[in-house]
Amino acid sequence: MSISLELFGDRWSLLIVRDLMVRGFRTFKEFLESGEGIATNILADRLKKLEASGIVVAEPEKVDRRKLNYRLTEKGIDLAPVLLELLIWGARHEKTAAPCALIDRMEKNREKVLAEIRRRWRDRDPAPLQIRGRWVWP
Amino acid sequence: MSISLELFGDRWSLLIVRDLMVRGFRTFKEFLESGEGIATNILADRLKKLEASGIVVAEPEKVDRRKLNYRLTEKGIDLAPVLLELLIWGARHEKTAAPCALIDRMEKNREKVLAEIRRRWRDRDPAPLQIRGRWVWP
DNA sequence: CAGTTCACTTGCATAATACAAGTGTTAGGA
DNA sequence: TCCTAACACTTGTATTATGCAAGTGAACTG
Repeated sequence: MSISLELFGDRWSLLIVRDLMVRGFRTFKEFLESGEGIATNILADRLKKLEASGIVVAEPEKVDRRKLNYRLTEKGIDLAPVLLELLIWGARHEKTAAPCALIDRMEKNREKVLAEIRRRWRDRDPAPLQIRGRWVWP
Repeated sequence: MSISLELFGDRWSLLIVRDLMVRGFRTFKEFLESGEGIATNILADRLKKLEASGIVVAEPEKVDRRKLNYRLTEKGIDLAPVLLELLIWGARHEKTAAPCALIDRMEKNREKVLAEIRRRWRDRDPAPLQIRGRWVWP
């Protein structure tokens, strides 16, 4: 577990993974403008490290070759349960923007939520994650 | 979730929580000698922050008043699912010391493992976590 | 009462992070 | 073609966090 923490043991790595996983972010610019306020050099560094550890891959976009698309690997999408538990914990114990009713449903439908996250990843569905018509991870 | 990461977004906080949760550590000295190599000032700082955020409480020991016993609060023990998922992820994707067969069983008996962790916490059982007679989180 | 244990602090060197500005490549429009 | 803008970064520098060694004070131990 300490090996894992050397990887995500910082404020940004897991946020980037979350944005890839549930918000459908793919480009450098999207991460930058996510509102969390990460600096450009730190973002570049974290993406590089996530790529080096096989959690993320970068592929240039066909149409606009300025753009790089970042995507989660299978190793990356396997972090979904960790993020889900972290979300549930945060919703229970910290003041959070997430509506409680939604969290309740996510907790009760853990497996369904995880299955939906994996389906979106397999299908490369770019839309942000929704559950019963509501946005998740606000 | 970003609030949570401001809390554990570092290499040490979750390791301390893990040592409290499954290894039965309680004193400053035990954390220091856990083999991970944390510095005294950092350990003191992390314990202070974990206490300030209500994840840990410190109570002086009755018998030997030099000693402080750190214990998880309910908020702290609720991190068990996060740690469990992190352990499972690490075992699957990173070379780890944990035997695969044990991890398999933990994955299949998720709820039982979590129930056992909570029972140990309620009963203040000081022994390291065991599952079917084997040590967990090696 | 001397020595040891325990839980820290303090001082200082090094590393990580934040902020601002700049660079190179690609795209789109006149 | 030339000009401007978008994109994905670098680079430089200030600030903050971390790591290491040594030290402190209170409490126990012989």
